Amino acid sequence: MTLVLVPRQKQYRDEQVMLKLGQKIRDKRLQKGFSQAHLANLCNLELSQINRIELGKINTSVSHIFLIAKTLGVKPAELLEF
Amino acid sequence: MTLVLVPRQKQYRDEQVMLKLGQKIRDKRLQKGFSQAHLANLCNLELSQINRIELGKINTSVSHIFLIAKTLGVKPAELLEF
DNA sequence: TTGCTATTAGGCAAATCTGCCTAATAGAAT
DNA sequence: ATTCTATTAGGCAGATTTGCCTAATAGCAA
Repeated sequence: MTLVLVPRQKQYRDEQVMLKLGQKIRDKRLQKGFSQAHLANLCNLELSQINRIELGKINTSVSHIFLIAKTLGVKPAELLEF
Repeated sequence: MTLVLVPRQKQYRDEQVMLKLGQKIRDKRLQKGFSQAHLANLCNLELSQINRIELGKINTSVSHIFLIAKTLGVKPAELLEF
């Protein structure tokens, strides 16, 4: 009999999705001619957060997707089309 | 001169969005005739997690949205249409 | 060069989510 | 009532995100 310590499963992150979403947001932002800082101000989010999302470093939430979509004047669903 | 401790801003959560997303996922799941447990198995997610998402209690992530959409056989963007 | 703006990087604490588990509740059918 | 399945609830620790901040880097214009 041996006792084995089984590590917990990590949270699921799809880096492909994170990267693609970030690129999509960046595209829409640039179409509007906004800087990251400007978008952050309009959303009342931190610049660093916008940057992390665009770079695909974080697995952001539905609420943030809706907030950003609204600010960019696009449908939230559109940000997931890739 | 007084020193004031300013509480940090809470994370942004749009409960309307969370609830609507949950309802949408539930609708699609029921259309497939799946139980929450079955969907959870297919996604390799916890049943409790599926339940919390459907009830709109949590502000879930893009990766999870894509995972669930794939399992339900719908486009991720479709889950954000409401 | 200098100056200015934009982007990227990263640290830190607190908030939140997720995985994992058990249990309670609801509802239907027998 | 009992049994069975489905849903809901909730606790807990660890992982991740977020808010807040400062700084470094890139790029461009004058």
